[in-house]
Amino acid sequence: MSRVQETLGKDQGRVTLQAIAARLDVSTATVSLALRDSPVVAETTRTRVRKLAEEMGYIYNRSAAALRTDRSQIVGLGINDITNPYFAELLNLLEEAVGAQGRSILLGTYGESRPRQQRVLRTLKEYRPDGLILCPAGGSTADDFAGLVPTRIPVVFLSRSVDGLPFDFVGGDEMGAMRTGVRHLAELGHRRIAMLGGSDLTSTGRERLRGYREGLADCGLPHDPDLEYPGYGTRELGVAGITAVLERPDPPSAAICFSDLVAFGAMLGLRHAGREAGRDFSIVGYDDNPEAALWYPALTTIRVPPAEMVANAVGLMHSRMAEPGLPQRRIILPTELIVRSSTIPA
Amino acid sequence: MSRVQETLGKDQGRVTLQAIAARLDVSTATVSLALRDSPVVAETTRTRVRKLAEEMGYIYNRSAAALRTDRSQIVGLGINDITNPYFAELLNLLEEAVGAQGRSILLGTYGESRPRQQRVLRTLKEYRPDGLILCPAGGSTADDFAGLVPTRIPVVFLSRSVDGLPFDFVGGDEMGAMRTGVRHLAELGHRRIAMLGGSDLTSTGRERLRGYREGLADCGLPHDPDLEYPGYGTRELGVAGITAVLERPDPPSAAICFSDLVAFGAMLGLRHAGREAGRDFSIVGYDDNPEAALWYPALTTIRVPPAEMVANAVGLMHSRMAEPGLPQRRIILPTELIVRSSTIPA
DNA sequence: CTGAAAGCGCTAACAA
DNA sequence: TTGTTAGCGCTTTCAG
Repeated sequence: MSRVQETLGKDQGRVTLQAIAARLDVSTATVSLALRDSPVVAETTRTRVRKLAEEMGYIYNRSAAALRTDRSQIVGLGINDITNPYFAELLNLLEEAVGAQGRSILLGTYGESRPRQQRVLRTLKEYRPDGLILCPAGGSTADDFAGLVPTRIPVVFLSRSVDGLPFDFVGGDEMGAMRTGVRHLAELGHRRIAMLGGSDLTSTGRERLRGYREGLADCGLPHDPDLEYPGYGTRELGVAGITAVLERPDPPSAAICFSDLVAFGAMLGLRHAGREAGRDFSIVGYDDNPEAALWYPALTTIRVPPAEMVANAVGLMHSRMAEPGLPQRRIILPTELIVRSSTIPA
Repeated sequence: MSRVQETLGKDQGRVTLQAIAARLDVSTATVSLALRDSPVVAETTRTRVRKLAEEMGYIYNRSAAALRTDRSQIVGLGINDITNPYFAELLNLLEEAVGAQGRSILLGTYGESRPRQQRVLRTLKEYRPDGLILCPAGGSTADDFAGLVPTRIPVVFLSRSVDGLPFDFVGGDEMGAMRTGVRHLAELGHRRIAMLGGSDLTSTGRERLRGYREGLADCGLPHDPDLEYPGYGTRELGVAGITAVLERPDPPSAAICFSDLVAFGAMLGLRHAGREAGRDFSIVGYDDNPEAALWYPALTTIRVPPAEMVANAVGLMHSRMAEPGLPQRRIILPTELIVRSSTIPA
């Protein structure tokens, strides 16, 4: 028998500021101020108000407040796939960071579908979010986001970006990362290094692919298009990709992957072919999934610190809320190669 | 140069129903009706309205609508940990299911912290969600959720539940699952079977633990508390748990785990001890993570179909929105043992 | 320190 | 088929 249930039992009219004000014989303004701890209201009334509000089971109505103040305390998050552990981790951190500001995350997902992304964006806008954090779907164009510009909602692209838009961005140093990944493999003596995954349709795909090629050039290794197996970063692509490149006339002895997911797929594909990463083949991943350290063999991979990604994204959003006129900012975080057991000398 | 930008360039007053109505010399009511495709408004005016709204870059204001209609089109989701791939998958499916109803997910996470859960619940309530889907934090009591009852918001517990509340529930047949898991192991000849994970603080933990014990009894196996290593279902617990039970005087030859995450940890711990699941030890997981099939050895596990979990949860919520007076419902979904390579004869 | 009153943008009667 | 009007619950001047 909860206290709340008793007091609200009769359901006699909802509990609003009005209701509290009436019972206390004060104005709604006073109640509003008191509940928000305004210093202008007397200590005694404040406590009286808070007490009665509690007793009556008052619940603040954010829709009403949002309508009045033009602040929804909502951060819209548009993301392609939270099923990917790396994005799940970002979402988790974002939820915490945003929660610490007293805001909540309104979520929209769309895979790599631009039409779905359009629908998500439209819906998110309708809630008048205080800010928007977006990881655009593959193939997105500036036009897809142009509608966001006049809304003056602070937008930050996270991880992936789209050119030609005035939004802030935080991501990793993709090219640098791939170059050090390739160098690591080259230093182990590998000359034929495949690249699995990396779609032309995302900024990360393009940059990692480019970093791969530059990495080869850095090390004086020739670029063989036959060793590239591009596409979105899924496990399935990893399996298909490793299978394909192993069938080339002059197969590789190592592969660098667009993501850990691809790498996991590749390691599985190797096994199907009677090979084993860390024994007779080398694999480098990207993201440093929680699973990466636990796989067998433990995956050598590239880490973009998720906590810093999120802290920066929220920081950019926050500062732009305060100062909309800020110039566009792009934060590129350094990455780190984590060498484990999936890479070995050629 | 987007069309939107031109029309809104001057930022001369926001685009509201009012603004559209004024320009068209009709009433706001007509515009509102037209935009919502009401059959009552003339075809011609409807198209005129829609066209102008589009041109002016009108964005529907859900806060205003919510205030007026008492429907927010928001589904609040309170979940402990989306970093767990199983919950990430649920969240992903939920987002889609809820999106198909024209609603959006407002997310709150709290780990296993009841205070954080309280804060999340309070915030979610303030947005006046049309429904709430909750996976309660460990150790939650009925009192923690009592405040939800008088709000009349349709609530459904997903996966985990808390006794003594009138909310709907959908989960898996935990006890049945564990019993068939234990039987599978027993049929392979295992007599000493450990149980790793399963906290007393969650309904799933209690039921899986109970299912484990009943499974032992089913097979005429003695119950040895020394072979239980309870706790929340993390990888770390898996490592610690397997290490602990292997040091028992009469160590087990198999373990059944609270979750795949625990199983992954256990398999890793085995390796540290110079053993290997699927070779000289047997491991059964729970959840059927995407990784489970890909691990080496592929993990024998118990699957609760996530798509059905979600479809049922959304269905329960939906029906209760339409008919609040419905009796409490509990849907228990059958589970499936998926035998792969981590379990072998004793 | 508190009250009165206006209004955020929308929808739902009801009237015309 | 369209317009008028009131009001959802809150915050914010401005007076007192």
